[in-house]
Amino acid sequence: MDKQAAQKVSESTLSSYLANLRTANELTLRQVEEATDNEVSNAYLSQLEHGRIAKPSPNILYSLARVYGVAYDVLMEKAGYVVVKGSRKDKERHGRAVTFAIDNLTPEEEEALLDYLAYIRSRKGKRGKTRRQ
Amino acid sequence: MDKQAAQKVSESTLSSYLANLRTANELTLRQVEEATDNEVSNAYLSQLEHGRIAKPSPNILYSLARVYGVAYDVLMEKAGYVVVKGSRKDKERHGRAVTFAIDNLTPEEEEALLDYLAYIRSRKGKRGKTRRQ
DNA sequence: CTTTTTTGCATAATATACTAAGCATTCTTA
DNA sequence: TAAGAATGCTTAGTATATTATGCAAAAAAG
Repeated sequence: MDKQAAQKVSESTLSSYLANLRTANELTLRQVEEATDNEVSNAYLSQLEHGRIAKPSPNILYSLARVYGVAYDVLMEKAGYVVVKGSRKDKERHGRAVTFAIDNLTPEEEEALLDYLAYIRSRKGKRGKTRRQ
Repeated sequence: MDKQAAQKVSESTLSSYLANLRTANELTLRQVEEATDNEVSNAYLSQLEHGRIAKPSPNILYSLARVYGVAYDVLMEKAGYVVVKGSRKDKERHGRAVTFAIDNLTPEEEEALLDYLAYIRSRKGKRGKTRRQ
């Protein structure tokens, strides 16, 4: 059945996966277009399902992932994009640029940076950057 | 000046962020091109740093993130892509102790420091010391 | 059966990412 | 000082994503 087809997710292409998702949910191209708030037109979705688009924008994939209720990462991966995983290896690398630059610091630069960092942190509390979603 | 460095760097654009990362590490456009294994040409990187490319491919961002040692999702977010929000608020630290307490940097702090470091070094004028790896 | 609507899909048109080629200026170095 | 390389940058050209328009077949309604 469709379920069976949708089960072999890891081996399917993006196009067949998207096509299976839509038919499994018994949605028309225009229903999906509507559900994505017109972010994915029916014409474009048709091209996606026929493999005529190699690398759709991540934001497109995100809209479809929401509509179909699947993981954004999975679509990203199928589209050929590198995906952030829970891998510690990647996260360990965070901050490497800073330490890298710091390795080449002169004493004056080091002092200036430390001062500036202290200055920044002393100002914390008034920043209320809102995160969308 | 101080004001320039202390401006709202947390809202810096992708372009300025990339430019700061490269200059802070004292890399040339062509060195980055090489480091990315020619996945990001020097000409393209120049356009990126000048804000002439709105949404570079995630894979491009991934290459740059690896070279600069910053988080992939931060670049993705700055490029306007939806990002899977993991637990990336209070930062993980890079195990080894650095010369001074620069652990636990938030992405905003990291940006601010890089920005400030770039400013410091731009004032210092050019010294023959070119960094190699 | 005829008309109307829906559905999937194709294609032309446009926007934008990305590449190829090269130029002007600034270092190197002899 | 002069030749040569390196650096940042620009721009024309190409590839590809995305939109706009519409059409043929199927289905639904009358």
